[in-house]
Amino acid sequence: MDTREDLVPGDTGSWRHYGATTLPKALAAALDAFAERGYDGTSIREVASRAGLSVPGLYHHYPSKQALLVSLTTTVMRELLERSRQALAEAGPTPSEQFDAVVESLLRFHMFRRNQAFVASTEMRSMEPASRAAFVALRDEQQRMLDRIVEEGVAAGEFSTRYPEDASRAVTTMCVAVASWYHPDGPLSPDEIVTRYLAIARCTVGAR
Amino acid sequence: MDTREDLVPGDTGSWRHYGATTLPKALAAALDAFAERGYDGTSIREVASRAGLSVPGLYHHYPSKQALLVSLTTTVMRELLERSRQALAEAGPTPSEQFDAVVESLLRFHMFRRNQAFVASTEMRSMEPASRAAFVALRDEQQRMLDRIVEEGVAAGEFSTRYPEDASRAVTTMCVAVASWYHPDGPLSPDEIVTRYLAIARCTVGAR
Amino acid sequence: MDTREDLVPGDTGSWRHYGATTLPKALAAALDAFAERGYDGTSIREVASRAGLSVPGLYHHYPSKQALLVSLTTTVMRELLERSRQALAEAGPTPSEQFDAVVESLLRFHMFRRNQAFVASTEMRSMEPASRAAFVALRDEQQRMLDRIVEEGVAAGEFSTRYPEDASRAVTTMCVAVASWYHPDGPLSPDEIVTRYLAIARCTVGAR
Amino acid sequence: MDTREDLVPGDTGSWRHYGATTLPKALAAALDAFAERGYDGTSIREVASRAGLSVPGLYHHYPSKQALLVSLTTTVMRELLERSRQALAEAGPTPSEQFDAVVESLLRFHMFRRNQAFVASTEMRSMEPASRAAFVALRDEQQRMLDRIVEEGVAAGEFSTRYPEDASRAVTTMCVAVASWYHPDGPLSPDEIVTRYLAIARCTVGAR
DNA sequence: TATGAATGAGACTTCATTCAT
DNA sequence: AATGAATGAAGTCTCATTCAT
Repeated sequence: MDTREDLVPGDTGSWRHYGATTLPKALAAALDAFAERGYDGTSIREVASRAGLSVPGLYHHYPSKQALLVSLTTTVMRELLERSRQALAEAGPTPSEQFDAVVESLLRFHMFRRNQAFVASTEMRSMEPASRAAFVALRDEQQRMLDRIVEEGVAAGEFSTRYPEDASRAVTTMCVAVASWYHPDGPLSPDEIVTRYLAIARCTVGAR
Repeated sequence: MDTREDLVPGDTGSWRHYGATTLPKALAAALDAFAERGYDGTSIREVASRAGLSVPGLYHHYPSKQALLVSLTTTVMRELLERSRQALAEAGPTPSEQFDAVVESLLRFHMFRRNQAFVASTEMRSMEPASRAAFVALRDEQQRMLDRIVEEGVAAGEFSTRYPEDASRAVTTMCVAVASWYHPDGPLSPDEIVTRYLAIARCTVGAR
Repeated sequence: MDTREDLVPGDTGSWRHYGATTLPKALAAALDAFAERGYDGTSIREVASRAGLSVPGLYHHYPSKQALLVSLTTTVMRELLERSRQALAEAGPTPSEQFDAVVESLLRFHMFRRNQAFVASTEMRSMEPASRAAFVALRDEQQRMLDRIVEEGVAAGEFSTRYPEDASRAVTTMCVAVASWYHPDGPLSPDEIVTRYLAIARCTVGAR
Repeated sequence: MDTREDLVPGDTGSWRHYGATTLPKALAAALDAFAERGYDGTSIREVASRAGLSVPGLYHHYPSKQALLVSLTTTVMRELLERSRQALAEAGPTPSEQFDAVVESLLRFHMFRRNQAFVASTEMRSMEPASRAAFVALRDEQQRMLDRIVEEGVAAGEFSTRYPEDASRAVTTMCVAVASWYHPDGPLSPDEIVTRYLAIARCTVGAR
């Protein structure tokens, strides 16, 4: 059920590293389908067929369509948070360094986990209340992590924005949006995208 | 088919003014439903019921569910473009002034037409190829309008961003995202949001 | 409501003459549609549209879809019977002469009223019981007219068939079937078809 | 897909033998319903109910209403052709013997497969183009088989008709029509009907 | 573990028909 | 005499889900 390589706490920089996702084939099939056609636009038969399973075969692994969505989306915010925390933990003490670390983490995640991230944010409304609440809570926590850094950066005179909370949200927004257009075969490498967006994000909060 | 008050070309500032939307009730019902539950998640019964019509009554006015979506989404980008063009036309000659005008236009539009804008961007994948292509073309044109301004701003030394195209997209992204959280009853007035996001957007491109 | 030129009793040979059908446009539209797609396969909208009427406009003239069918089919057998009777009345006294007259009448009718004849026989099952019964009664009467002639021909030694009733039905069948393939633009003229089928029909009952 | 007992090539006279049809119950239900009310007049619910299935249960076996029709009609002409070919193969060398064989085959088929034959010819217009074309091709082949025999019979001086092609079609027509009135509980046994119609058909082509 | 068969509910859409205007 | 608008019922088909095997 756990879909990612474990992040070893002591392993410096491991938050930057993304192996090939190793989702169980049923989840991988659901992910692709949901990303392409949306939750409501995807039938359980479509998922089963993409997974090379019969419909009851699929139900043997997951009790419902909703369970597939939940399985796909609950992990994803947890992983993002964990990676961001690790990035933060390894960053230097200044808000600028911390800002860079968390933004880079956001960016990489939305490139390497773009489908999961995209489906999770798109299909929030299709989640049952409990799962949605859990998801929202994690997402807010992630947002607050960046908010706090921006706030501290302003307090420390490192960032000059007059609207720290809005700027922080704007930064998150632009990082999240990467998931909706980034493609591994595109013209820009992940590293290049990180370079550019980091520069832009710093401007957004008025760094330096 | 035209759902908004006409923008009078000579009427200075009319791009800033948004009257109450006067969508036909069937379209209004579809819009609300699509915004809440998505295109695939909305049944034609739901739309009819919200519109106070029987199902065949709804079909009397619109020949298909897809037609409702198309009706809703084709107008919306056209209106945004028209307003942005008007804002640009009325703006002063400097890239900074033009940037402010177009960004403000984007912001206001995504607040006052938030549902239409939201549905259009969310349900692109549910549109039939022809409608989707038309929509994408208009959206790209809108994006290029801002791209050009940012580029000129950089050339003129008014903007300092090293990545004009990416910064321009980031600005659009943050403006568009307003549609997904803004609510008239929220704590911030549209004017206040314009003030804040304009400041942030200027920073993003490294204005002044 | 009466759809054919009147057959003047004293007008010799008028049973052979078919003017252009002068059905009211609604009936003409229904006839074409029923012939092409069948009664159940035709919608009232299709009929109205072919007739150049609005749907309520059509209902103003005919109270129901069934009424269109009834209007189309009740007249048709009546006309056939009338023409056959006239042909018979004008024929000479021998069974052979009478057989020829009635068969020719059947043939011409199924060429010049082919759509009506086709729809009437095809859509019997779509008629309400009363209309169907009336139609069947007339059809049986038409059949018995030929049966009697064949029987008399056999009694008179003019026909040699051992199965007069079956042969009579076979002759009717082949004449009726003409409606399903004859076309005015086809290679054979009505007169030529009459010549050929009359010869064949005579053989079928073993004439001479 | 094959719905009849196999015709064993070497089994003399097997073209005369018709066991009880063993259509899958869904097809049998569709056949009865189509025969009674026509394709367009039959709802899928009606078929399912006659078959003792729920509607989705029916769709589990056949993907569409059209598929039911196609399944019913494609086999039928193939079987007729096969039986006619076998009858022809077993017949003596003279056109008269061959004529008798093929006509008897036509007659028996339209008695023992009367519903299939009836539906196939009645619902040609309801078939999708591809299936219709296939059906027409087979039907034409069957017709040409008889045409050739009649032609040869005329050439050999065994038949005296002056219009071989038309007479051949007339014979086919009367045989096909048997399907629309024959009923196992009727007064005439199949053998008796064969006797009578064979005599009549011979007359029609002017045999001997 | 996997599957063919099944189903109640509901999807979109069209039907014949009516009625106020 | 004609029409725009409306509707209850029914059309074909697909949904997520279950169960015997």
